[in-house]
Amino acid sequence: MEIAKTYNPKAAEDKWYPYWMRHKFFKSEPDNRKPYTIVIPPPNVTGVLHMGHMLNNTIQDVLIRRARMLGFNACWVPGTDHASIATEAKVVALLKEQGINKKDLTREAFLKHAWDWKEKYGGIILEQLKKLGASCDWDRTRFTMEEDLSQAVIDVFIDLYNKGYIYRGVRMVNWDPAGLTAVSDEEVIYKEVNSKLYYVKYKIEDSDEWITIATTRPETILGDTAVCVHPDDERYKHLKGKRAIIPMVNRSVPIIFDTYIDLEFGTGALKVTPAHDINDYNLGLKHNLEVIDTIAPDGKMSPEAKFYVGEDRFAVRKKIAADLEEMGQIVKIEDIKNKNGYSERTNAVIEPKLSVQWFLKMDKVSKPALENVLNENIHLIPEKFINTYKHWMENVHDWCISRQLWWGQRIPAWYDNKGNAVVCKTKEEAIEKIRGANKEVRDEDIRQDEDVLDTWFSSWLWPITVFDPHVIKNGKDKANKDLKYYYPTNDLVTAPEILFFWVARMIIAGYEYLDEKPFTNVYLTGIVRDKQGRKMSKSLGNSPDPLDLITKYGADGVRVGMLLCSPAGNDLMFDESYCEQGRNFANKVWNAFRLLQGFEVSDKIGQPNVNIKAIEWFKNKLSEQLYVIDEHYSKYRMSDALMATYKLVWDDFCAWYLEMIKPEFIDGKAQPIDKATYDASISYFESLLKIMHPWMPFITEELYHLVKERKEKDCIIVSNWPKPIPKYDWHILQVFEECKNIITTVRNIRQQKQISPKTKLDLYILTKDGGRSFDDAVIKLSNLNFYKDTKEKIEGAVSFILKTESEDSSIVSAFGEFFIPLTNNIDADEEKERISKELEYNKGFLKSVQIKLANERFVQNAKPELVELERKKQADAEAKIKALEEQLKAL
RNA sequence: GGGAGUUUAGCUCAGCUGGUUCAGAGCAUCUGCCUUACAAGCAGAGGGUCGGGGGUUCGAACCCCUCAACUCCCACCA
Repeated sequence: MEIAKTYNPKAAEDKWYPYWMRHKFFKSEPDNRKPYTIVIPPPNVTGVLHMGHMLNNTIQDVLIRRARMLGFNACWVPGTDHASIATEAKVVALLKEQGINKKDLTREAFLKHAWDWKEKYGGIILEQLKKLGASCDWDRTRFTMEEDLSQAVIDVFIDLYNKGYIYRGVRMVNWDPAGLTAVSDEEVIYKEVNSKLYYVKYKIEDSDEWITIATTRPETILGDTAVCVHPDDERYKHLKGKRAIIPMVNRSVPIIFDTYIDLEFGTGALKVTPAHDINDYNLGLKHNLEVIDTIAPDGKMSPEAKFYVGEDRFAVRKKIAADLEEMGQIVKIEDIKNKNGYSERTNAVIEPKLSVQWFLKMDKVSKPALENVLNENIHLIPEKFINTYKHWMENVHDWCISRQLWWGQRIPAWYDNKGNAVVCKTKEEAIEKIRGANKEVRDEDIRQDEDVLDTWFSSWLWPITVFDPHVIKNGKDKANKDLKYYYPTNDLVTAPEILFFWVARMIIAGYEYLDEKPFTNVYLTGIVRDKQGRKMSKSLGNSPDPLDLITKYGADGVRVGMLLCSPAGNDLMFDESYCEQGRNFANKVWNAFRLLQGFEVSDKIGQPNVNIKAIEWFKNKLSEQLYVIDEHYSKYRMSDALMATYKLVWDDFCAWYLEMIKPEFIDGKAQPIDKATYDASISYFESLLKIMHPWMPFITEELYHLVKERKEKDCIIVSNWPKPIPKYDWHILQVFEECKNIITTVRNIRQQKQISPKTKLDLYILTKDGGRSFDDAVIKLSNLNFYKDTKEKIEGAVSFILKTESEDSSIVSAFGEFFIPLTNNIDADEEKERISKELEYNKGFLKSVQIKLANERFVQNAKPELVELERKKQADAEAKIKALEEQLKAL
């Protein structure tokens, strides 16, 4: 069979993903096995795959594939989030391109456009996940705005309202005067700008005195309802109880005292405009100030302002400054740098604005969510996030859950024309309820709240509603089979940015509605950055397209590349070269297979098996590493688990094992390999494929089928994870390490002396007693057969001769002294130098040990085993030094 | 401003309760090899006062103090 020299990922990817789907290997239904469940953090429907998704979902797929192989009923639930703000913004922008303005559309017409758009593009990201190899149970795909899931959101709202947790209140929001909507804090971008600080003097009422305030926003003077100073400020103590006069409008306002004031800033006196600044608003609440809203939603001065009505706030800033200057009330104007909030969507300067919003009280519901993280009922990985989590949960603010948008679950609150409000599911119910208070009310006077709920108010139910959307309504005792079986889920893999927005809230909802955590482990990935440490983002243009990477390096290569550079819990500095490494690894595995399949197998009975120790060694090595890898997985140390796998395959299997068992060439012809060796090798290779499978699903499936004929459903994806032998032989591994050292030293000598690998070399062993110590020490090697294996297969040409005197290039190992006579090629000086170096090292080592042992306090305080170990080290070092000194003398 | 974290080889990171010479790995680099699985490869080698300073200890990359640089989260200064 002719097999390509390099692995072609595309062919395997196109072949196996549909194959797995066809055989329903991703499918999960409750059964009597133990479940292992992951619910995907739903990407935005509007989204396209970016590097963050890539990282996230690769980790999830690795976990789920391994769990599947460990025999769990593995279930990975996929889906998408309606992402109200992001999606609505996208649809609005799209309509704008078509010349349609959202303002001209009815709610229904807009939603029709939005749904059309979702149907058209909403599936893209899920298709992209398939390219990555994500083994989700696609039959379970959910969308947060599906009818069922939306109903659950409404049920929760009503329930929490009835419990008294949800209330309506006034709050200052980030108002986008261009978009004419409130935007969330996350959508405000703060930028440093050069602006001016205006010093304006206000007259003190009934006196000739003035007080000077400093402001960057003189246009808000018209809405001032107080002047505030610090209670300890000597400059203003005498103003207690006095009032100040606001210029132009000539309003008399109180002078208030509050420690909020920064004595150092400006003049230490602040004008207070509760309607247009969040801090001023808070001061207003505290001191019971009047609120005068002087800026209209479109950013122009409102009639309340009395002056400049209908003019834009920024034009007014200049005008009022000029007018005040003329009135002699400007003291000075300074240049200043400060931060301005801009709308992410329209780039308009955000105007803080008061509005009525719905809130969820967080104090009570957040209690169990905090407790169960602190008592480690839920693990945050890495643990450092526990502190952050605790800090947030202890200082949690009430959650503003309403949004002035159309795309999302509409708030089930109803109002009549007299200001009565009820919360219930349908208009009919609302009419009935309101009639109780207002008999006269006509149906058409009853209107539903225009706002929708925050996206997180639906996604906090995600781990529940993907399994049973009706459980909110039915109650947890009537949970369906799926929810009972899969909930709580095992792992959640997500980005740390949304620890509060989402993770904390899912935990809250879990305890509130099911009295149970939604997941046991939360693996918080790092943020994908570029080499310069910048966050990868579309706007910076520094993010490679993951699909391009897949085309270039293969899905397996990219998966390996991503995880090679992802330390647990830290950000990762991504670079394409990691994908290259991943691709190279896949190719290495491919070629290992090419070697194996090229063997001619001899089934001659009784053929001497020269590889018995190599086989024995790898069996133990494999077991040892299975334990190591398992340990890494259990701690969610993904890159460590991957690196251990990588080294096991590349170094131990390819570089050592395969080289040892590879048949010799005689007369330009490869000799056949004995069946025992062949069978063992194939079986090891299969085990390795399995261990690699979670990381590299495609190539491993491909090779699993190439290495042996298989039945249709015998696939690696559903195969069993290899089991280590119960107790691997540590001694064998040690002995082999020693052999490696000897061999490496021989290679080193070849390199230094420019001796071709083809040149035969003799390896002598030094004995002082005509061979007895040879038996004792070195025979160990040949007894174990390692020596034979390694010398013939790796060095090709080392013979094994007894000598009583050391000469030429020497090797000291735990098994004795070896040397290679280089009669034609002696460079005594070089050799002396080499041995001297080693001697020096060993002397230094001995000295450090001796110092330690000479220290009485060490001998007294350290653990006895440790002291014993030091003594042994001393003895070993002394022996080694003696041997080296003798070698040196001989030269 | 409040909180968390990071700083170890050219790069990306390990280093678990202080104790093997503990200073590691992978990549990159350098040298020699197109050796019939693989040049996306093989073999060998060279790289580091563990951010600076101080302390605790018989012993510190690890614990404490301090300084510096960077990152993230929360709140945002008129």
